[in-house]
Amino acid sequence: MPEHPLPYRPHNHDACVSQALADAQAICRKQNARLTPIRERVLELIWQAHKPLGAYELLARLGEDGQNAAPPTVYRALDFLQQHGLVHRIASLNAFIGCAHAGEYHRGSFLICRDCGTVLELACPELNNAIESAARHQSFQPEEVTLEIAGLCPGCQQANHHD
Amino acid sequence: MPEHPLPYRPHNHDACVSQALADAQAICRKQNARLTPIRERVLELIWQAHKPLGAYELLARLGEDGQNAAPPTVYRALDFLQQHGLVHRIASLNAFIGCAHAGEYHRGSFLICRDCGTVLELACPELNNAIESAARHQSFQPEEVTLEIAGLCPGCQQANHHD
DNA sequence: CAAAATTTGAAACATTATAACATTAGCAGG
DNA sequence: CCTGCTAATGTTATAATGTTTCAAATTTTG
Ligand SMILES: [Zn+2]
Ligand SMILES: [Zn+2]
Ligand SMILES: [Zn+2]
Ligand SMILES: [Zn+2]
Repeated sequence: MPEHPLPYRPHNHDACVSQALADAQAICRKQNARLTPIRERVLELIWQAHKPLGAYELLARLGEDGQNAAPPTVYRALDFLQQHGLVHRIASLNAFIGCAHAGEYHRGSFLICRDCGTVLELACPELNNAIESAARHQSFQPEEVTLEIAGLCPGCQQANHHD
Repeated sequence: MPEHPLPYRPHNHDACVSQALADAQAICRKQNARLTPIRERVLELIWQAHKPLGAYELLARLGEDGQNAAPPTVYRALDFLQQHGLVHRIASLNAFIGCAHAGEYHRGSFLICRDCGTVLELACPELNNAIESAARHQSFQPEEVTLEIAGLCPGCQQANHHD
């Protein structure tokens, strides 16, 4: 039986979220950044969803809190969280997801299941090196890498097996 | 003196565009697909720009033609062109660019200069293999890969040298 | 030619993101 | 405590990107 990475295994969401929030607080303290209630709440919502959330979905959930928030509120919080490496934007989905490697220097790559929507953040230095060296081989100086792989996660491969 | 790939070298745009259109016609004939005037014009506009164009930029240029086009016109043409491997959408830019390897089986990867906006489509099988194998190593079955590398092209590195 | 399928036109609408400016909260120095 | 400064949030409006829907025209097929 193969050992799947965390997002693909059943696990305690609440602990997962608490851990992410605790990490975020530590990181912000260290960086002298203010993890204000709104920012923290947005991060919490993102982690709770445990899959990419669009800005307007976030907005709606803030609304359920009683928060009377407008789009800029959410986008500003997301900017902050991205700036401090706490969330990533998935360009191919126009959505945001909690960073699984906050605090570490890394470039996020993502495995996105088209069926169940879960996303695994891949941290694969060899792959990043291969990408960078391919770029440099063209005399190109890479700065931002967007690598998003859509397909089927292990669970959904099995499920779709019986079609 | 390094030999740079075509998009980074001065070259004859018009020939470049004509060639792309001729190729497109051949490909569509072979696939029994109809490269209608609108579709061909959209492809031509994309190639003429020689950098990624947004859907609404295309719309505006069609307008200059006298075409009284609405958004669906452009999006439909773009869908067709993508379907037949004649253009790619760049997710990180919400823009479209002509495929430099039309007709060949390939997955596009892109080097996007943040300064001059030119895009080089990279066809690097080793890189694609590395990406796929990294995915499969997580038991993930990849289908669509979005790889977009933003940075500085050779020309703009030199230009920015003198800052 | 007539029926069927594909393509285009047109209007409305939906979603995602930003601009601009007013207001409030947190904080440092007097 | 008050003052003035900066960062953060509220508010309104608007821009940019993309889709749905249905009707009309065109092309293909029999
Ligand atoms: Zn990350
Ligand atoms: Zn899945
Ligand atoms: Zn291509
Ligand atoms: Zn450049």
